[in-house]
Amino acid sequence: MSTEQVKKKDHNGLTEEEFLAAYEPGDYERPSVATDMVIFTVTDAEEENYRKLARKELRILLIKRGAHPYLDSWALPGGFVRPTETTEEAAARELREETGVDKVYLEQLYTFSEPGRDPRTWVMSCSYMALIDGSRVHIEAGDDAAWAAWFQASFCMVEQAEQKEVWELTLSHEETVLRAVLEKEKGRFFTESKILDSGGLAFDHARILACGYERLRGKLSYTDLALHLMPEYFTLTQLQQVYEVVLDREFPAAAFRRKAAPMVKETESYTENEGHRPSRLYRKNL
Amino acid sequence: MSTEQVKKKDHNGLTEEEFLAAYEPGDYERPSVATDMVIFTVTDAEEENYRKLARKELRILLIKRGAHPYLDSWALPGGFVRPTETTEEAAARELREETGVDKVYLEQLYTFSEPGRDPRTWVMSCSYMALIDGSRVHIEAGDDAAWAAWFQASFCMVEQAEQKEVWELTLSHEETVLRAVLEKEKGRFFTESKILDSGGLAFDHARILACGYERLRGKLSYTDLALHLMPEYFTLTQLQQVYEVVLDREFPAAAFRRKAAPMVKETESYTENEGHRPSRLYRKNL
DNA sequence: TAAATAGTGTCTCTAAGACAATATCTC
DNA sequence: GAGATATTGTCTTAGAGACACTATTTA
Repeated sequence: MSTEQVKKKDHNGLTEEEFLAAYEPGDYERPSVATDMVIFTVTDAEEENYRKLARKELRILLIKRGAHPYLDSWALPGGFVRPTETTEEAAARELREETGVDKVYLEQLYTFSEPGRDPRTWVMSCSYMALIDGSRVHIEAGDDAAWAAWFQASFCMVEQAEQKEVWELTLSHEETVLRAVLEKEKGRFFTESKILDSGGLAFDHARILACGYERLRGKLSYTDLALHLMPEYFTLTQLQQVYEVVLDREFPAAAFRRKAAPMVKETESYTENEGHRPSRLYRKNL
Repeated sequence: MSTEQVKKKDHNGLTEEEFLAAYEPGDYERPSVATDMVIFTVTDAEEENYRKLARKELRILLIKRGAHPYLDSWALPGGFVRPTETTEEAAARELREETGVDKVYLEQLYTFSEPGRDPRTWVMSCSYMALIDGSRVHIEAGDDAAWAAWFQASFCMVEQAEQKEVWELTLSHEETVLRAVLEKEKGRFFTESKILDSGGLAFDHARILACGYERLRGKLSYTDLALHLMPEYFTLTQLQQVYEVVLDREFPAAAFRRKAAPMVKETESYTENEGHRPSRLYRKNL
């Protein structure tokens, strides 16, 4: 505000300075605001069939709740936002606390505000998507997280009618399999989806997950986003595998390489001892 | 939550039901949450040069503030969210109050949460973009809006360095011209931009406007979004003009028609008395 | 008939997908 | 050499832009 503004007087004859000095927050209700995070990473599947390439798996971090509500359910990592930080800073802080990693790609997804989405009280969730490269994945025990685990994720349409689609989100970790089902109006987004079956996920986290998945898939095709899932050095085939596991479809190698060329920098290093022809290593060209 | 969940006891020996019955909202601070809206419409420029086609103008609704802070500055329409509604419902309600229109395209943009963005107290803004077709534009006097006006908008890059861009947002209505300047890191989004000059806009509304403009432009090319700016019946040239005024560039008519074909339905009506060959009217094919 | 826009046909160019051919490592 | 992946070249096809040509109305 300019100094000229500060001198102006309102209908009570107050300048802006006077108004602010006298300002009392009203007694209308305020929501709690939390951040919830969909943290994606891509890891190699175990499989060690001498000479075959490792398959890739898309994984999402979930936390087993140690308190009511949704005691013992799996939930997205998150926490409440403090008055001295932005929602993004809160997300970065939680991410650091929960995974120990820092300086990762973080993008705001959507703010969920359905009254009643938290049975305790009025809580909005400003959700974020984080992308971590598999080599940095180390879980640290969080404060109110009894357990944390990287669930392998898949997300696909299982039914398609005239004006609606039904999607299934499957998350699995060892013996645990969570299967959520969402209904989405045709042409709209998962931000407006309806949870048909939460699959055991806490709160409306199935929607948030779907929203993150949709954003990641949507942006992968026309941005550099996939690079944030890659380690420092990687082969073009590995990059292609990341695209394939996220988008759940295959790409012709020749065309993929042409498209990927501008987003990477060639190095003079090659993979070694792979049981087949070595592959050139590339770096991100961000 | 399943019945099985409800029976589980936490470390205090409480079931979920007991926990919720005893729940007391903590005394940590909560933010106020407002919605602010970037309402776009496209109108004809006055100009009545017998037989020439009307130029199109992109317009955004601004409200002149009648109270501190930012008394007499122009601001986006908006208001506080109530505990019984979603942020989207709040936006729809404000939109109805401010413009009298209902059932318009509404899309959440971004939640701005910079501490200090509102000098009064801790206020987050969950921003929305609304698209209204020009034929529905009628302004009703809002409650705390001294004035409301549709400002003609333009938004363009004025400087481009290695890692940053400077953009200028110009809003004009009759004698009033607001010129905001924003700095954007290369490859990032206007959600993270820095306001170099607010141009007289209240709060961080220049950022919100930039964010809305960016979203509209981004989505226009690969979605049906433009249709929400069109009246019931329109010509393909009018649709093309909407694309051109939003994206600030021209399209070759032949290619545009090929691309637009799948999103419209042909009718048997034509324009009349235009001083040149009549044009077929189309309807939205949503 | 002049002014102006409406609408279409076609050529070129680019980028994506298909597909085949060749290269190069380890066991 | 067999098995496996790496990498490139080229053909085809779809879509965007360029551009020219025709159509149709009103003052």
